Amino acid sequence: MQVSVSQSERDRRAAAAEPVRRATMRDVAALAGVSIKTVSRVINGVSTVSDDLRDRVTRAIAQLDFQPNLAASSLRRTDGATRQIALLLEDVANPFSATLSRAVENVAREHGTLVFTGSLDEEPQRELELVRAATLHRVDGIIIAPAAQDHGYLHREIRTGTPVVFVDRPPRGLVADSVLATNAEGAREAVLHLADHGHTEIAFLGDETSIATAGERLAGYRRALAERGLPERPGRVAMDLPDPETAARALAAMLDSDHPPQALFTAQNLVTIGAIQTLQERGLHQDVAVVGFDDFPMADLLVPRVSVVAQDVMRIGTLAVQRLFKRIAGDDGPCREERVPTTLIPRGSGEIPPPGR
Amino acid sequence: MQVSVSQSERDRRAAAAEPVRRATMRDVAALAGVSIKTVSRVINGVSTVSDDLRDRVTRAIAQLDFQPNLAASSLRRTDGATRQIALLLEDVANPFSATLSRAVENVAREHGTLVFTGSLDEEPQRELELVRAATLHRVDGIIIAPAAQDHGYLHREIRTGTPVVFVDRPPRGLVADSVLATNAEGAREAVLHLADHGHTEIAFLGDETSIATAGERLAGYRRALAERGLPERPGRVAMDLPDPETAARALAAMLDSDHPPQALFTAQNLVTIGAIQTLQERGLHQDVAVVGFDDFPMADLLVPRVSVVAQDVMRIGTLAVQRLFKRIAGDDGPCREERVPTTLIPRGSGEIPPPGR
DNA sequence: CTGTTAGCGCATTCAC
DNA sequence: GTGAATGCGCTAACAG
Repeated sequence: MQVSVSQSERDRRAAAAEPVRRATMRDVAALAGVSIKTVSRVINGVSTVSDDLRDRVTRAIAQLDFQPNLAASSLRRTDGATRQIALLLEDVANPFSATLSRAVENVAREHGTLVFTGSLDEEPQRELELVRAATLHRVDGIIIAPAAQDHGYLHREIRTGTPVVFVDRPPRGLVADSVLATNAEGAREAVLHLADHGHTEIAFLGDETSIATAGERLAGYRRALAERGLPERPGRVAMDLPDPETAARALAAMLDSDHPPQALFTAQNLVTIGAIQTLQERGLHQDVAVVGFDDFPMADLLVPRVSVVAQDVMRIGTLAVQRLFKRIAGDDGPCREERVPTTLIPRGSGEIPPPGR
Repeated sequence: MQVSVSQSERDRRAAAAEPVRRATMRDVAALAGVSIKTVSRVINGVSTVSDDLRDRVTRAIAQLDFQPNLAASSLRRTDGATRQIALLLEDVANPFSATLSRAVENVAREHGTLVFTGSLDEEPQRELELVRAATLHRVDGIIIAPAAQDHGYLHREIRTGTPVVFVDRPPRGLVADSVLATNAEGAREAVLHLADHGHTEIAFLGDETSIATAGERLAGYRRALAERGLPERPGRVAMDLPDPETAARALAAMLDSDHPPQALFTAQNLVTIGAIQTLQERGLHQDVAVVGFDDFPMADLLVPRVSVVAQDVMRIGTLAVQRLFKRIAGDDGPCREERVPTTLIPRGSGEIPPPGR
């Protein structure tokens, strides 16, 4: 008790004490008895400094605990690099975004660069705000999984020297680098997989129509049906399911219809989860086949284990940052769209046969 | 094809074009025919500007698409605020960290502040590097879920005006604000819950001993055993399980021992998952009771549904940022440790009775 | 090899 | 109300 109080008291005083002024290059120069420019040389690792001076400067830096002000440095520097990039995602809390974030951080770290992350929540307005905030901070580049429908406004940022790379979703109204999953191919593979297990009544459950990836996955679904000569029945496609609850209800409605599906392709993570909820509630989880797009933790602990078309999220993120850093380094080659292939992972739910087989 | 090529070509030229110089206040002042200071006043919303001049400046800003350089601004500004904070977490890709990140972002947004995120991976060295990077960028404050054992080195940062708030784990060798879960109480409640369902053979599976939260949870486990007059049998406590695989193996070893446990308290997310894997593999998931610390997505889709002691992660994050912004605003009151209560969520796995009841 | 001068983009005195 | 001069912390271009 005594100890605790005294610690608090000590701390209060420490906090109350006027913040100690940070040492500047001038302070270091004065202490080392050299010019400020020599300090700058030592810090930036310029070799043309005598061992003696370098030594004095190094000691002064240590003694004053001098930490160069990066913002001031980049203000003066010719390239103007701030060593910070922005990463704008759907929602940093969802696993897909969080994994992308980690991939970007890993590469940024090698470049001595910090990463700003921000969530767009599918709100175009939020995208504009965050891009603006990023440019006010003069980030060296932006990676974005966009929410907006038109990205023409980014042309200006790119022209003023802030490269932009798109992840997960392609740019619209703008030519820019992008790294995307093979959405149509992955969806096609999933649906063919279900068809090859004998299913003819395969439903599609997907998220917001406005999202480009959702459209690509729907196209893949349709192509697979066509390839197998299966008709697309009315009411078999449910779109605009933003969360598990909506998805669960949409599936419930389908199951209550005259021709309930025997198999599901769920085109997005949360949709998959919602669908599984409904199947479990109705005791149908061993009867209705499911393949989901995008893997998720726990998928192989559920009963049945959930078959998915997995995206290589780390690879998508890594390719995107690498591309961004190439642009930052001055690469002005033509813009590229890179596609990262998906992988079908059969675990059980996708291999459930149709009734009567 | 033709179109695609021509688009690429157009873009290549756009990118190759020398980056357009960004407009500065001087440009705006010249175009508006006022002094640079008047522009500054308009931008900072100082009221003592005539309507006429304000109008001319506003138009010039729009015409030139002027975006003030925040870094330059904060360099000169008295308070030196950069409107960026750092958030250092265990791993931005794990759900706990990702949720914290989102909570911090939400509040930071209200303060017009951007958030740097970084992953420490339980490496003290990485913590030092990231804190240093943050101070080089002169962030306004730091929120940290620390990996290091001693945080005395942060005293210097705090004294030079960079407030630090700890989340999830308390500071050591330093007095600082912190926001933590009620780890011991939560663990105690979980173990009492198992005991009250008739269990006497309750095992503890936890992560790295070096992590303070792990110790608190172990203490809660022991207190609960003591309260119910249950002995702590040797071999019933497994610590230092950093990932699901290690946890799975540790549980397997316990189950193979002479006196296998009837119930498990798994003190961390990944440990819970590993334990469930082993139980499923052995077909024991309906026989061995499990309560996990920290909720996870899918917990209520597993069979049996997983009972947990849930942390209010959003609340922990929100309290931490709010505290940080108070410090940034100049609050120099004594440091506080806030504890956020946990909630026991019975879902099934924790209510499995012991054999023979 | 080293130091001096200038100025990045902006906010702060303090005049007018 | 408005503007001129000064400098935040640092690097660039020169000179020596």
